[in-house]
Amino acid sequence: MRILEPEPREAAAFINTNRRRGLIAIFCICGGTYRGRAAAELPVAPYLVVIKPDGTLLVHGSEKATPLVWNPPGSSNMAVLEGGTLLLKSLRPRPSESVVLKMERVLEIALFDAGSSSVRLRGTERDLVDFLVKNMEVVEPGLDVVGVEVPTEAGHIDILAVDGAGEYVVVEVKRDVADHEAVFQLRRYVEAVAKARGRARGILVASDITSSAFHYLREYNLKFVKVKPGELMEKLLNKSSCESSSTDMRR
Amino acid sequence: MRILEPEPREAAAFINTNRRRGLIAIFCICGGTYRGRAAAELPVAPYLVVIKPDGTLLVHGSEKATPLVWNPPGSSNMAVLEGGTLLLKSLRPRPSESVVLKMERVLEIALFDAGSSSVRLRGTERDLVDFLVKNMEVVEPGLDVVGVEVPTEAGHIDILAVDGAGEYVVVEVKRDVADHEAVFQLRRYVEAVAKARGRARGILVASDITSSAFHYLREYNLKFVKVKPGELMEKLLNKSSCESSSTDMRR
DNA sequence: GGATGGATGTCGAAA
DNA sequence: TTTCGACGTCCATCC
Repeated sequence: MRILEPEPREAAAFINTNRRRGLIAIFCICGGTYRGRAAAELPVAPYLVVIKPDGTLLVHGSEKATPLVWNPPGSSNMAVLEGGTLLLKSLRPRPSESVVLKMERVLEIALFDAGSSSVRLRGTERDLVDFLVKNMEVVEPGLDVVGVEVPTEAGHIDILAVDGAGEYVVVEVKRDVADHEAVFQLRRYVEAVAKARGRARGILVASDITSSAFHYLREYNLKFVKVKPGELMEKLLNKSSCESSSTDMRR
Repeated sequence: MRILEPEPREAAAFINTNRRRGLIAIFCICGGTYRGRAAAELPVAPYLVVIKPDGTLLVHGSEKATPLVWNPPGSSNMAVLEGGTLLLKSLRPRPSESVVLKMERVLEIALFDAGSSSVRLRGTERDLVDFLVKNMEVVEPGLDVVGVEVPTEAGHIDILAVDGAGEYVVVEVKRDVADHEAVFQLRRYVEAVAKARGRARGILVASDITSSAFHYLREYNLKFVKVKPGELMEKLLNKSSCESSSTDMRR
């Protein structure tokens, strides 16, 4: 369902009738403002405006993946006429933020009954953690897993293990290049475990590491283990929809 | 310029001809895959596909602000026919990632000559830092600014100052709620300054602070200063396009 | 191109 | 609701 070059009144009615029914795409020339935690002015130019039934508002220009201005799901979007011109007002309740678009010209409004669907992402950090828990020898031989996502006062530990000598081993996992933030994170966890449970050391597992991260790693006497995420991806894609076999290696 | 219910061949020609000329919006029913650092399958359903002249590819469903799958600016997007069906292939060079969409049905393809424009955002952390540098008494009376965005081995310090006693004061600024990461960040900076320059202390400036962040703040003997970002916003919006007056308070 | 940190980040999970 | 951390984060900036 679409209208080409609609009159303001017609466009307003269309938007208000259908804003909860499907995805509305508006090709238009408009200016606008964003007010909220920050503030921005949108110069008058051609944009693609998208209104989703969940309240999402997106205003896209011809560049970048990120919208120029937007409001997230849960916002209230409404078309109003003001002195014959069409205004599109979007209000996000908390934090209170508004996007107001003033339409100079509407080229097309289209309604599209997009079904809701989601994608399942594979190869995330969580997948990597799950793999490592089942293959701890990749991290270091002789480790026994104590827990995954173990809460401490400093945050959640990806993997907590114990080595043959009974010392705690904190494993922090990054799916791509680990920077110094990751090292500081690991250092905090090791400190927290040492304080709460006893002697502990740390291992950073990642596909790579920045030079400054490596510098700090040595300074704090932490260990780095390099993993190829590509190999994990292959394993994940091959096994596809096969549930976890419980008859599994436990060391 | 638009085509309704185009034939695959027609759609492919349209896309390949215009993909660098303007913003292309495709209303379609398609399935797809993403392969790269991670992997995902897009189930066959209605989507809004956007191709931007800078190479950006977005596939939006009816929910959420984030696209279901995408490729960022700099990607190469191409339409190909394979056995009579239309494939849209997007290749991001580095890291190597691909999105492939298989069109079951194309309802509409529209080309929109969106001019490139950007928005200037006000009320960012940088704005807050600039304000504080000119009004250091808000942070603490008697501070002299040494530098802004001062590089250390631990990262960039938002504001480095000296107090009346000659002690260095590291100021870390957050535009909204500061969490414990911000506290750890500040702690690192203070340590780095203490090591490189001499005795130092730290002040965290934010609109609010989480309870655990406050806990660590006290543990590390750091100070918290609360600022109302709303007041800054008003000042920023009022002065509008007024350049910085150099006749200014230096204490 | 790598490194670093902000963002109206967004999003999901857990407490 | 708040807090917390990942994200295919994206993005500008600086080196």
